[in-house]
Amino acid sequence: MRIKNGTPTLHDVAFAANVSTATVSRCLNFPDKVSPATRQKVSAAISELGYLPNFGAKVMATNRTNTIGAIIPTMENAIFARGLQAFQEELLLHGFTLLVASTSYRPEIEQEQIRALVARGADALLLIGHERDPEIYRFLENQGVAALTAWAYNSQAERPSVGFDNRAAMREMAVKVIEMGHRKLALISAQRATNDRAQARHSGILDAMAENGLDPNDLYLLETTYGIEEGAQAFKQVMAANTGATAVFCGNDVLAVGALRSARELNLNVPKDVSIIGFDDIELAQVAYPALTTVHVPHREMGVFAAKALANLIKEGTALKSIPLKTKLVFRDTLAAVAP
Amino acid sequence: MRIKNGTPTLHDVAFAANVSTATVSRCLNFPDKVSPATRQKVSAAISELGYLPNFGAKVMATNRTNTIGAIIPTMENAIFARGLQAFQEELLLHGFTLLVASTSYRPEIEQEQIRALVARGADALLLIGHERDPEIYRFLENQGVAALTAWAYNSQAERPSVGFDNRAAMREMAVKVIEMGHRKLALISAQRATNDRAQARHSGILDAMAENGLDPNDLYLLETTYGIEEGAQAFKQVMAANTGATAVFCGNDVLAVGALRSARELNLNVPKDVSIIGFDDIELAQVAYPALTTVHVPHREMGVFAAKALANLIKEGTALKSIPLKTKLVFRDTLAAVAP
DNA sequence: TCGTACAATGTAAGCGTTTACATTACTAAA
DNA sequence: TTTAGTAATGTAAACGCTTACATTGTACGA
Repeated sequence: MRIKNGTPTLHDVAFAANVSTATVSRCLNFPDKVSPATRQKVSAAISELGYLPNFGAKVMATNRTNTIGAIIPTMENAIFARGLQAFQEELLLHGFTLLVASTSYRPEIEQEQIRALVARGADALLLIGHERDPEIYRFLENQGVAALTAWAYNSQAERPSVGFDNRAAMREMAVKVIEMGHRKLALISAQRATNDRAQARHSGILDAMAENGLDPNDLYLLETTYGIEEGAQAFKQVMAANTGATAVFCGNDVLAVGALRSARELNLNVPKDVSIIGFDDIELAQVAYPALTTVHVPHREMGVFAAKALANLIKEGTALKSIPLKTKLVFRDTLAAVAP
Repeated sequence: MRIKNGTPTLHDVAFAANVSTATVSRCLNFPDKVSPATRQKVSAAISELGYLPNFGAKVMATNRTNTIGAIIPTMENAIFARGLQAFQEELLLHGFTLLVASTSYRPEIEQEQIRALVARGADALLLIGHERDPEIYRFLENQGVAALTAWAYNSQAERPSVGFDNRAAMREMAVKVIEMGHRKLALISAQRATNDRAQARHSGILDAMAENGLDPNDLYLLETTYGIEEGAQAFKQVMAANTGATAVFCGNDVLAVGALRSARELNLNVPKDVSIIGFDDIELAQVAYPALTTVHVPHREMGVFAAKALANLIKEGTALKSIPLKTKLVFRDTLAAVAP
């Protein structure tokens, strides 16, 4: 058996080191199952030939790619970018590589992407939010691909997730706002139909109102899509509706920053004339002027925990379990007590 | 041959449809090489069994993963997140999946990651910036993995790239600034040693100064790492140095936003007392107050072009060629003519 | 000295596709 | 009717690894 032209294979290394392919394989995967002398010979042959294991063959033989897929709405949203970055870094520590797909917040696309990543051999998946067609969960189960949900935690959810309780977090903030004397509330929300986090945040405000003797029906609710511009438009609508709202909640910081801009354009003083509250605490929030009062979400932590859980699942078989993370209210300059 | 337990294989489908494995394979990959009747039988068998091609086997047989790797400093930086998002979307259109790795701006880690992604079967790679150990280029060549550079364009570079001329862009901005009467200039730069974009931007300012009768040695230069806080610190140092700088360039918007914050803390009026100029034009720039004057970089375009080029290379064998993209000066509120 | 246990290594059978080549079934021109 | 040409399908080798099992070598207690 001579070294053929083209990239060297395990056989070539074995031939060069004068051992069997099994030994070379063991050298690579279980170094201490091999005597130091052999190990040394094999290493020499490997670097001599510039051998690199063939990915496909390895996958075929082990039925594992050591690759984990993540499907997020979009990396352009800092909250996902940050979490994903942390996820990837932690994954790397465990020897896994990250496969990324995005959905632009469209559920049909998510389905497609889940199938695509499974077809691409993802050993496990990271998904955003709980809500999706049960069909797709069945598919994942059939394929033996585990999925972990992030950016949401729900004690009732039957699927494992790592995240925080959006509803409780928003409720906590709303309680504070109400305590500061605000009675007329508005919410600029993301699309609730396809986004269970948006739903939960909305419910959180409703909870706080009910608990504090306000009629939840009085919440002025406006739904819009993601973007600064969208937030700006929505804020103008809220003001035009003349509901007398003194505090405008926003489903996320991006919308809030847009709202802030509109307020400036309308010559409204924030927070004197109107308070604006964000959610997420991304960089934008501290850079905005006035700096945004918002709910801090542990995005990086979420990514790290998710990666750990998935890595342990695949390597040790440790079952996935839900991990609740804490949020924190961040009071900056866009929220004030309502004038007496 | 009976259907074994476990996930169905090509054989199982072939058996169920009463055709050969070759025909099933053709159905999947070259549908029009198969008669409609057979195609129909096979499709039925496939959905009946819930068959999904085995990724590893496919890779092994074709020696292609249809996966493209990208190695960026970090997704937390919006300029990369945005470009990567566009890259991924375009890749998807061409049937490729994205593998992501990050380096935290550390060259040693980049090397490691390049090897890791190649070992993970990436068909091609997207890299940031030109400068790296020639060794690694040799490695890529040996492995037959093409690499395209983005976020930088340099007509002299011998490697293909899609990006813009950092030097010319910064030069253009600096010329404007000088035309507005600024004579004392400062630059808060990213680390130039490991970042050829930072180097180029610095050179651009020097070019403009030389062309306009200013002594390039008079540029007050400060290097710092990436971050709002870092920019803020650096700005304070610049002011403390008492160089009389009336315009402070920043290597990127994030640093500029930090500088802006410091200016506010120092009770400096921007742009009356001092002008601040960013680079990149990320969301932060428009949200900052006052809104940041900066250089707009076509991040999304870059991602799209890069994906197209790589996809064409792999599918059609179209050679990679460099694509220069245009930047644009964006004048907002942090730059003003120097008071007479 | 023998036998046992264990460490080190080798042999070879998969893993599930793709695809070159072979075969068979048709079509249409002669 | 024959035949050449083409379309549809089948056969089986190859892809490069891992790993169960078999074999050989070595140390050590009896």
